[in-house]
Formats: sequence, structure tokens, C-alpha cells
Amino acid sequence: MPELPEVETTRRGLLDAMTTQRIESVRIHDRRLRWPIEADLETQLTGARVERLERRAKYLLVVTDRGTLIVHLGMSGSLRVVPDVLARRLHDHVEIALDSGRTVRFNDPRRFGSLHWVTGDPLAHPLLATLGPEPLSEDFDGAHLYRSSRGRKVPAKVFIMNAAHVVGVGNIYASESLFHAGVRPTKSAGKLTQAECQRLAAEIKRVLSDAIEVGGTTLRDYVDPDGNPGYFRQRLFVYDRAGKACRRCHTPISQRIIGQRSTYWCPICQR
DNA sequence: CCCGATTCCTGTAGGC
DNA sequence: TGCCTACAGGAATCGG
Repeated sequence: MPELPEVETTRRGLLDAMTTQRIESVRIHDRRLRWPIEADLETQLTGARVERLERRAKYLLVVTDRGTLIVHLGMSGSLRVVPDVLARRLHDHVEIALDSGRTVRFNDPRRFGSLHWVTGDPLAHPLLATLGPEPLSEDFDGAHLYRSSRGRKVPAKVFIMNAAHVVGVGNIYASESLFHAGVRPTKSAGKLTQAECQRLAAEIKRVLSDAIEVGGTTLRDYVDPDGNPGYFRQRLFVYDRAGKACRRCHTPISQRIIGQRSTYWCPICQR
């Protein structure tokens, strides 16, 4: 499931293949995504030169000399770099042929992903305009977490997964960060102490950074642009480990649905 | 404004 | 072995 580390890994994996490349042709095989692919995407993209790749939250931004392609991988989306001649695979939605002779393919079985084309400032797009701070930036810290959570009754886990407060933290990394911070996912956000907010912000940064370093988490089908899995799964302490011994205290890991999502925690290490 | 629930979709795991 | 159901989840959107 692409969260921030997987999107960042995808961005880094595409840098060499896409930067300075001219887009020779665009083939759209299936417009059905979270939102249908806009009718003029093919026309807009063809002939554009890629200047750089950026990331905002879980959005990948392909900045060209004509405009920006905004890519969201949803939960099953991937971008792969393949030789031009390689046969198309099931759920390949878009192929972008570069003048290097290689092709970037957007594949998304569950169609929760999206593609948008914008001219001008991509951050002004409605999907990006209201996003909260980047977790790895200085704008996000314990003080921010403490301030923004005052008066909030939602569980801490739901709070840190809300992109209005901090972006990029999905279901896996939310559970992991809360474990390392020693905070119960059910604890009301408004009741987090300053010390807890400090620890939580620090652990969110550390967990996301560590995950990026090893290429993200592959649970089922996530792969980077070269087809390689991420190795953070081996470093998960609670996610997907219900009933298994806590890696720190050996107590069985608990699981419950919180905020409509499976949530994992250690009943001892997390108060 | 805040918050909980619903919705989109397909592949896979588990039960019988 | 094969069928059926439940479940997974990012985030927009809706209803209270």
C-alpha cells in the first residue's frame, strides 16, 4: 500500500529514467481510475520535457516544461520503467514512452489511484491546496502536533492519519509510529500530553525515514519502478502482527478496527 | 466545524 | 477442489 515512503521510493526510482526526457507518445488503455483520466491528457503530455520529479504528501509530481502530471498511487498503483517492447500487462492504464526508448507504465488493479494534468502551480490544485505539513519537514514537530490536537476527541491514530494535520501517514506507519512512541492508538488526540506529542512526532519522522531508506513496505504487491520490493516489512513491530509476541515485551499484539481501519498495538508497551 | 460512516475496486485468504 | 464471503485500504464525500 503506497504511503509516503513508497511514493518517495517511486520518485527516486524514476529520477534517472525520467529527468530531462521528452515524452514521445502516450497511450491510454483504461481511463477508469478514482477519477476518469481527463480527455486531453494524452495531447498535453505528448512532446513535453520532464524537468524534475517532486513529491507532496502521497502525490508524485512530474513537472514538465508544459505543466505537471499529478500522480496518486491509491492503494494498488505502481509506476514501472520497462523497455518499449515489453508486452502490456493486466491493469496497465497508461504508458508513457520516453525518447530514451523506455516506457513508464502506470498499473493499478483496484483503480483507487488518479492522474491529473495541471498548468501553473500544482500545489494550487484542489487536491493539494488544503494539505497539512510534510512530516519530514521542520513545519511538523511535537509543538505542532500538540497545538493542532487540542480539543480533538478523535483517537490519536485517526488524528495522525488525517492529512489536514500531517500528510503521508497511512495505516501501516500510523500503528508503527504509535507503538514506538508508546501511545495507545485509542487515546483521544486532545488528551495527548506535550511529551507524548514530542515522542509521536519524532517517531513519525524516524519510522518514515527508516522506511524510505529500505525502499518502503511490501505486503502484497508494492514494487518500485525497477520491480523491487521494499524491505520495511521485516521491521514492523505491530502492523499485521495480531496475536504474535510483541518484539519488545513478548505480550500478544492486539488488533481492533479504529476509524474503519485495522489497528495494531501492544497492550503493555503502549500504556 | 467536527466526526463517524460510506463509497469506490479487485485480488486473495479463509471457511465450508 | 471449488464456491462464496470477508477483508484489505486512501481519501473524498455525505449525513448527523
